[in-house]
Amino acid sequence: MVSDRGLEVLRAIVQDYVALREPVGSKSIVERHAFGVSAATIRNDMALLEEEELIAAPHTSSGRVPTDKGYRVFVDRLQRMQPLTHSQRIAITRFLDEAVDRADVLDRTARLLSQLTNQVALVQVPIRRHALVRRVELVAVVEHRLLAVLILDSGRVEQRVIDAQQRIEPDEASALGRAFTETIAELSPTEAVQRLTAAAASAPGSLRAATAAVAHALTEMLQVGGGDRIVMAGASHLVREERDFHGTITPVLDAIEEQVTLLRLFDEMGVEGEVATRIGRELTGPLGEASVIASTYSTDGIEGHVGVLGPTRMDYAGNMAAVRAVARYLTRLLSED
Amino acid sequence: MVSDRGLEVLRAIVQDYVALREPVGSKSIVERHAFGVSAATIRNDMALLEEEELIAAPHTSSGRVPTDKGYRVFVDRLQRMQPLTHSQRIAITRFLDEAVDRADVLDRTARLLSQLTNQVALVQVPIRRHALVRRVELVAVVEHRLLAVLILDSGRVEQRVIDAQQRIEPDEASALGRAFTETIAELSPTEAVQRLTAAAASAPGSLRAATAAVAHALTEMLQVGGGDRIVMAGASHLVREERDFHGTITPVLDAIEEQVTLLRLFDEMGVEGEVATRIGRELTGPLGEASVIASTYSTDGIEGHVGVLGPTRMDYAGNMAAVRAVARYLTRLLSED
DNA sequence: GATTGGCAGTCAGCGGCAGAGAGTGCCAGG
DNA sequence: CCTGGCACTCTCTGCCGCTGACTGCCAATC
Repeated sequence: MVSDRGLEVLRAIVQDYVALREPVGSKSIVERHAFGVSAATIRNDMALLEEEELIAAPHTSSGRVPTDKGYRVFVDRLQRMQPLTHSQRIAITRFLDEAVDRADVLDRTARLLSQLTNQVALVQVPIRRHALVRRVELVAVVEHRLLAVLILDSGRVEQRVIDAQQRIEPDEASALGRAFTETIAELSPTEAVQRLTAAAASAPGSLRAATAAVAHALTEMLQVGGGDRIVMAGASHLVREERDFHGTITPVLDAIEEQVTLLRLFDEMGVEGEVATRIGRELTGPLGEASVIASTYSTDGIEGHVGVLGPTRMDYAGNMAAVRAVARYLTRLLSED
Repeated sequence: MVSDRGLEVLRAIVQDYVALREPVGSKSIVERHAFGVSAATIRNDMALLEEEELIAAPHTSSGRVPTDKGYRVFVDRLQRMQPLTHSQRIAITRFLDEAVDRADVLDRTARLLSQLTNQVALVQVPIRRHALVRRVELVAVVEHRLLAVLILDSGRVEQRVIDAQQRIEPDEASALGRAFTETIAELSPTEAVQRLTAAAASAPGSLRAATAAVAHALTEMLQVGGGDRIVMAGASHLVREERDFHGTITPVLDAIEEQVTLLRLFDEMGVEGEVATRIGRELTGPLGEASVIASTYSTDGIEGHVGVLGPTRMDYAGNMAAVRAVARYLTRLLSED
């Protein structure tokens, strides 16, 4: 069984390895930490830690490195999440308060978080799933073209230019828009789609083609539009830490370019407390050599994720604090705005 | 003066160096290309090429590598732009035809181009500069909140949630929207901004606060919204070719994360013919070790750029053809759609 | 005059080797 | 339970010399 001091040794190993990126040996531990025992004693503790698979030796005879399991114990039981420094807090408020709209806020959040942690930052741009239709606007653009704008009561706005198949006057366009609004306002997307198919069939003669085209477009906008996006920043940090990955980092880079992968990742993490971590192999697939720290923020009752991704060898205490602080501030900013 | 054969030697050096990523020597040239002369002759030609600074030797005695200037001569005078293969053309149409809307088209374009060229692909999402205001819509969301939607006749739609400072009924909101529409419809952004400041001052008593808030928001939306975006794909290719960069690629990665940098880059390139190239030091700043190939596409009279970025050691013939083909197809797709 | 073969010189890359340094495991004694 | 000591292992570094791949130059040749 691993003793209390054994755990302290584990903490020392994690801290030193993260700081120095070199396997850490018993001698360097007694030098850098005040354990009050000799190197030989530390060695015994390390032997136990190795038995428990909390640390491992890259080569038969060199210092030890934390395993994924070791990091996990460190995160769960050994670290104190360090509050941010004053200047960091100021940086957060300064930087985010300058944003002009919601998209800009999330963009800035990503860049800020990546600067704060020196990792890749990920911010999910969420969309309320079950919003109701509020209004449809149709604007004649040129000739046969209509701009359709679909406004949901969540504040989400979908827009698309569609081919009306026939010439349409500006007045006709807005009238048609009002008609559609009456048909599907206050309905859920699913209900709205049903009404639309009916409406398309029973359209008045003169605008029959245009009505059908609009109904078709609105149907698509209601169905497709559900996709969340991910804003990313600081990919270069990953390259800077390339050495921390066993082979190449290209699979990791490929993975984080696929928005779907990241959305699934956030989804599966299921943040329970304030921050959640996934370390190394706890993540299946190409991210098996990486770690992710995530938290949630909310805006108008919609939840979104925010987090960072980096090598398993990262400053968990600092990064978790940064992610938590940013998520908190983001929630506050978005709800007061 | 460099002879005709000398230029052929340069072509051989560029081709072999791009293919094999190793400095190429006189002997390997006579082996891989049918010059019908001996290695010594090639050496003489190479000495001349070196005098002209078209090639250089990394070490006193190893093969030669093209300089930026050498690549430039190759691109301008020695290469035949290879038409794409049949399967590549099919890939383009297949992949782009599946897109559902304009944003999706540009997203897919980036990914496609990056696959086709094995480089980082960049697609500019352009915005018509001098569009006229078409309409303002205001929707009451909750309590004091208004959703403002600004529609321009270019089809561009800006949206923002604003704090109206006072309670507003749905009917009041749409009436206010109509009022604003009447005030600034058919105006250019600059004119509209002027009217807005006037309107805010002379607002009717009961909705004074809300009117001012909306005018303020609209002003910002008209002014700020002008920013184009860049869609990027395939950043991992850059890492894969890391060896081609002298030191680290992190400055390059940092640069391409800054949308502003890329927009300026596209701007300064001023594509005249169908495709433009900038090679190595022809690009100032952190991209001095990279090359960019760009072309333009157009949609509704607005021009946007599309291109790839990679190390100077790249397949110019193939990549230029790919960029050109994609730009052409994009123009066709966006104008018929 | 262009081309060629030959020859000497240069330099990167590689394998082998020895020594230094760091770290471990184990053991006997406090 | 802790400690100092010892033998052992393994990496890393620098060194050496060799090999191979070039170039540059020159005299001979077409």
